[in-house]
Amino acid sequence: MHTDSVHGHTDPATALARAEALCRERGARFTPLRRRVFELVVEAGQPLTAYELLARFAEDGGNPAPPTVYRALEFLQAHGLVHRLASQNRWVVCDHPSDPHGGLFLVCRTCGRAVEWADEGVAQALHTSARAAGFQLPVEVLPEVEGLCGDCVDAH
Amino acid sequence: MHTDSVHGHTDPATALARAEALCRERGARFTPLRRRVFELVVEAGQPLTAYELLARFAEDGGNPAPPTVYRALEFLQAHGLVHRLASQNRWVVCDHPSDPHGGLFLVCRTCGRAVEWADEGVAQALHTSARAAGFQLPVEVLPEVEGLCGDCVDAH
DNA sequence: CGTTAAGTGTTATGTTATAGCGGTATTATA
DNA sequence: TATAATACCGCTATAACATAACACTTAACG
Repeated sequence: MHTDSVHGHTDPATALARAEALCRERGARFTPLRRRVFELVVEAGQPLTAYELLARFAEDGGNPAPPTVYRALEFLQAHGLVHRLASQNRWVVCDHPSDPHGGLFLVCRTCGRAVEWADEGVAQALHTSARAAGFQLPVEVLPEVEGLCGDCVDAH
Repeated sequence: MHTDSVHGHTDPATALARAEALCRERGARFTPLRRRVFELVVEAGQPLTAYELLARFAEDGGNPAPPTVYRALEFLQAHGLVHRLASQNRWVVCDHPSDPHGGLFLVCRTCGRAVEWADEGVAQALHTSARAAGFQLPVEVLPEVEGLCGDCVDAH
C-alpha cells in the first residue's frame, strides 16, 4: 500500500526531460547553467551541499563562484525541481515536481541518503497538531527526520 | 485535550533550579559557564544563534570565543536542557528535560518564536511512515516545521 | 532594433561551526 | 593528601555555508 509512495529512482535523462518540459510549460528558462546544476544533483543520487556542486563544476573545468550555484539552486527550488534539506545544508532532486508534497524526508544518519516519502498521514498529523497549537502551516510541509535506512540497519 | 501539551513557559529561576538538579542527579557538572549559557537561552524566550549568545556575553563584558559557547550548548543538548533547531541554526530551551519528546517544533516564519508541542499522533505517524520506507528512527524525533503562529496570523 | 528585464560573472564579505593545542580546575585513586 | 587522570575552558586559526552589490551580457518583446 505504501509501495509506490516512494520517489527518487527516476533516471537522469527522464528527469532532465521532465524538468525541461516543466520549464517550457511555465515560460521559465532552463538555461545551460541551471540544466547543468540540475543534472549534477540528479546524477549525485543523494543530497549535495552547494560547495560540493561547485567542486563538480571545477572537475568539469568550470569555475563558477558560490552565488552562481546558489542562484541556480534557488531557481530549481522555486520550480519544485529540487528541495533544500535545511537541516543538512544540502540539496536534493525532486522526482515528482508536479505532484503534491505531503510527506517527509527520511535522511540516513550513516550513509546520508535521503528518501522523499509521500504520506498523507504524516501531513495530516502535522496539520492537526499545528492547528491545536494555534499555528497555520503552509499546505505543503515536508519535515526532515534522521534515522537509519534499511541498508545501514542491515549492515549493523 | 491538547491544552497542557505545550511547553515553553517555565520561569527562568525554576528552569535553572531544575537544570541544576538534573545535572547533580546525573553527576554532570553544571559549571558557571554552562549555567550562564543556559540562563541566556532561557531568558531569550526564543531560539538564538550561537553568535547571538556570544554577543550577549560581550554585553556582560565577557569575551568567549565560539568554541566555548558551542561546547556549552552541546553539553546542554546532551542533557536535554536545550534543543538545536537544525533548520534554523538556532538553539532553544527545553522546558521538560525529563519528559519524553514525542512531538514537533513549530517555528513562526514571521516572529521567529518556536513552540515545542507534544503530540503522540505526530510521532506515531512519523514512525509508521518511516517503517514503511524501511527506515529506523530514534525513539524521540522532533521534526521542525515552519508556519505562522496565532499572533502573526491575527496581525495579518 | 532599441528598450527592458533576466541571467550570469565577480569581488567581497557575512554567518555558522569546528579542529587542535595548551593550561587550569576538578575528580578519582592510592 | 599527593598525585594521576580526566574534564573543562581559553584561544588561534580555519573550515564550511551563504549572500550583498555591482558590472556586464544575453534574451524577450514591443
